[in-house]
Amino acid sequence: MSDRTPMSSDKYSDDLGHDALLPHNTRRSLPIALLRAREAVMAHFRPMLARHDITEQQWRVIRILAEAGRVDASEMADKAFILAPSLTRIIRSLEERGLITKHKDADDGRRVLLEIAPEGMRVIADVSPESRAIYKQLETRYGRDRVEVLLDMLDELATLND
Amino acid sequence: MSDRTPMSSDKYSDDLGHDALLPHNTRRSLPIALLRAREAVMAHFRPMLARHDITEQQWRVIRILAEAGRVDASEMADKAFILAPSLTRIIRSLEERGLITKHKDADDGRRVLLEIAPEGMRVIADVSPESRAIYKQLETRYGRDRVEVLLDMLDELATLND
DNA sequence: CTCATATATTTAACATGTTAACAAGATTGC
DNA sequence: GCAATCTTGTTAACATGTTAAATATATGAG
Repeated sequence: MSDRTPMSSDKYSDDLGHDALLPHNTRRSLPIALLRAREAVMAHFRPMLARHDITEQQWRVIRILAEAGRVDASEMADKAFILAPSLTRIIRSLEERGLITKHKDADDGRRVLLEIAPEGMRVIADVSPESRAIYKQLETRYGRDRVEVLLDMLDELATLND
Repeated sequence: MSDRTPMSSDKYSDDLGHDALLPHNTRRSLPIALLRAREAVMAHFRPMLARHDITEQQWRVIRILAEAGRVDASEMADKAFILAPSLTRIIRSLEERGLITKHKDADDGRRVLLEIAPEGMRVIADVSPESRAIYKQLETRYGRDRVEVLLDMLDELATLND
């Protein structure tokens, strides 16, 4: 009787596992597995977004503005999971392209309020149906219930430190 | 009686789900969930890697060389999941720092063969025990069995297109 | 053998990630 | 009211991600 869990498969066994000087098997590491999974998912969306001439991050920003209305930069950084310096550049680019507008908060001069512009709404209307269709196809192929389970497991991993 | 799956929680319910013009709820999307989970995991490793003055990608490269011996650039790109242009820059940087060596393949002049240098082995010896310790702690906190389940689910997601 | 094609790597150009430092506007405590 | 401190956003500098194009070498058809 082995000490392996039922889910672990021998084809992934790590021959170097006994040598503490070497790292553990690259093929079964969470960081790379998460990266690969994310890349596989984004591969479905990226060509479509490229046809509409927006990046993944730009899409996240205008999509959140369409969902939530007016939000400040910090809130956007939280929701879109984009670091402040990146967000500064993305906001500049989106504003130059006329997809969003930017105002100073009257109550707090440090804050920058963001709002979607009509041109941005047009992009939302164009991209959203395609995006939903791609996501639904993905859900169907992977299994709708399993997507939910996976989302729960990922959320728990992301909030381990809270 | 609702049509929700048992795993989905009401706090994530999407009020915009009926409007096809709007994207679906940002909080339950796979791309962002994968990003958040990956960031949470890397947050455990990054400070340690920074103390040793290497990036996550540089660590992946020398770690694979320590595991696999001599590999060419394409194989490295596959294993480390790094795009060719990024890999070119990372190789240049690692070679300049003396952590790896680079040779032309005698049989195929296009190929670049990579090998870890003694200085690189020193980094492996320094970083590896710390990396393993961090990973083990993570496994313990999340649950060793659940990590295996998660890895299997992520692998399936990553190979949906094959 | 040679031309066309395919493969491996690099370069270029731009977007984003990452950390540190900075600037400007709020808050707090005295 | 004001100096110390905190918070928000920006800038800087460097590393990586992403796509397209260029370069060099191999391979295959004829």
